[in-house]
Amino acid sequence: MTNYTSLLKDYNLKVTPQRVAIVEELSLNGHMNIDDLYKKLLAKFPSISLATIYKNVNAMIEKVFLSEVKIPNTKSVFELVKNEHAHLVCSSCGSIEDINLNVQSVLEEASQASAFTIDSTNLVLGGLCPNCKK
Amino acid sequence: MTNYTSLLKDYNLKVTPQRVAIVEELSLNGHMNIDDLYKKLLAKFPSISLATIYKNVNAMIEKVFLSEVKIPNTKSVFELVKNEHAHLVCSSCGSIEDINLNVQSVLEEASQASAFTIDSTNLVLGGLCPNCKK
DNA sequence: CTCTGTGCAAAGCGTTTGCAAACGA
DNA sequence: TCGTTTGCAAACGCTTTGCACAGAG
Repeated sequence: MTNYTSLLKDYNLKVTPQRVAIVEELSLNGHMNIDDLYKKLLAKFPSISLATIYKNVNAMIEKVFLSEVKIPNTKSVFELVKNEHAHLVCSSCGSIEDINLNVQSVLEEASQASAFTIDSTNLVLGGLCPNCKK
Repeated sequence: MTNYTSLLKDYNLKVTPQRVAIVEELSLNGHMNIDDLYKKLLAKFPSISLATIYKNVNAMIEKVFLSEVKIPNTKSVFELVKNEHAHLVCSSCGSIEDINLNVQSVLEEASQASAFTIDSTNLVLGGLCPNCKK
């Protein structure tokens, strides 16, 4: 079992029930947009406000604990920071999947082909998920 | 010299001076956000409105003539649709460069590793451009 | 001539901000 | 206790919409 409390502390974020719930939800669901988070947290905190979600998500992004994934034609989603990876997004149902393709080799190729020093990625691949193909 | 007029016609977009100017600017600059476009067009059409820019950009996206590139921590930029490619974005000065890394192999790898059928990409690599490294 | 595009002003939406009360350490 | 967070309401900024007039085909 993951200890969200100490995880928050590690990132110098004060522990509040709302924050724990955010981390918990993201940990369970992988990717969520602001509204997803809001709806989930409303169940636990009937009077929580959207502003609280925004403030916390932004604070967590600042601590490099969360990251925002920008996706064409949809709202951004947020996820706990982990290894570099790419995202598959279904253009039909909107489902999102992580994929561990060899990002490292892509980065090396890009570094060599350009004069940039690359340190971050936002890799989104769009298409149809297995379910929507049927 | 590129003929922007017939290019617009090819995409079933009525030819207006404003549209020609948008295509021209994008063609010259590669990537521009809405404000960049607005400022440039203001020079040619002192009474152009932001709404016109938005309407045209959206119309062109709908015709798959333009595409929007979503970039972390900044506004989206728009570009004329061309071959699949990745984008390098300087986190210091914001400059954007196209890079023709081997997207095809990435797509194949991703297709095999997942059950998705992939048909579009939004690949953004962040880092420092040669100028900002100094 | 007809239909579409333009420019303006207003409306709409998502996000941020200010503030008093509540809470965490 | 002191500083931070919460929740509410208001403010903000970007994008879209409605409408009358102008322009493209």
